[in-house]
Amino acid sequence: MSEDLPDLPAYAERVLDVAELVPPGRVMTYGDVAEWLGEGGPRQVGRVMALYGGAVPWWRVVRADGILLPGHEVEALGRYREEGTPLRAAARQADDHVPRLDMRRARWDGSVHGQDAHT
DNA sequence: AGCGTGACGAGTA
DNA sequence: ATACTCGCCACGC
Repeated sequence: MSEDLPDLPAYAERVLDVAELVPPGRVMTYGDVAEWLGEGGPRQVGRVMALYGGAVPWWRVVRADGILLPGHEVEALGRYREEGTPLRAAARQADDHVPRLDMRRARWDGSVHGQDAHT
C-alpha cells in the first residue's frame, strides 16, 4: 500500500497500514492491531498512534473499553456519527457524558469478505 | 543499571 | 460503574 513517510520505523509503518485498512463504521482495538500484526503489544500500537496516528484514520483504532480518545471526543464522535459506527445506546446520558462505542458490534476482526487476512 | 510513564488490557475488589 | 493491581513493552531521565 502507501509506503510514503520513509522516516517511520518498520513497525510503525505496519501499524499505520492496519489502521488504514479498517473499514469505515468499524473499529479495531490497540490490542487487536498488535495481535493482528503478531508483534508488539497494545502499548506499542498506542505509542505509534500517538506519534504518527495523525496520518491515518486514528478514530478507527480505539481502546478496548470503547471510550473515546480523551481530548478528541468531539472529533471522534463526529466521525462515528458520519460513518455510522455503532455507538452504545445513550439513554440516561447526561450532558457531561460522552457516548461510548458499542464494541460488540463495531469491533472489526480484520477479515474482509473475499480477501485473505494476511500472508 | 534502575525507575517512572504511557492514545493498553484483563482481572479483582 | 469506579478504583486499583499487575503484566506488557518501548522510551526518557
